[in-house]
Amino acid sequence: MTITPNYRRIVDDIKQQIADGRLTPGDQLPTVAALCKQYGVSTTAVRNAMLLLRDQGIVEGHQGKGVFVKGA
Amino acid sequence: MTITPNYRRIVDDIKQQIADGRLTPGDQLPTVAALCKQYGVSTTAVRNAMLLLRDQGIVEGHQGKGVFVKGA
DNA sequence: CCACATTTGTCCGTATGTATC
DNA sequence: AGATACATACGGACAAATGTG
Repeated sequence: MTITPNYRRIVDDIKQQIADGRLTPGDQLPTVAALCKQYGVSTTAVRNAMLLLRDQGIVEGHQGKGVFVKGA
Repeated sequence: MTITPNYRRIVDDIKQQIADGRLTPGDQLPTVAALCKQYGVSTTAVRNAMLLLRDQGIVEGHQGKGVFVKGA
């Protein structure tokens, strides 16, 4: 069971980008469609990742605008 | 944001059942299919609820067995 | 104010893999 | 070998909010 699901890989990757400073509070993430292509996965995987990241208070999504890194 | 999505209603409801003592650590939750009928929603809503509850460490899912309330 | 495109949020159905019984 | 049940994944649909013209 050492396999890592796609949605968790995305979650971890975005968390890492924030930890590395490649993403800072207020930054906008790529659109869902862009992330699908970037990671080569379906909308569901990206959606699940966003669901967890939002639930953990790491990002904030706004309809019609995008997903943004939540400020501290 | 006065509306509450189905998956969050399920999350809150199960949390409430735990808080009320109607569900105690080790208890098995109804199957996904049963929860779908119980709440009148699709598998996706139930599965999203399980995704969040697992991520929050409230429940534990085991393939072939079921979903169980995690011990404190 | 209205129409339109963009983007996220939610939801539905289904298929496949894997673990348990 | 088969049934049960969760985990992951794919695809598509509609609503709501935003921005632009």
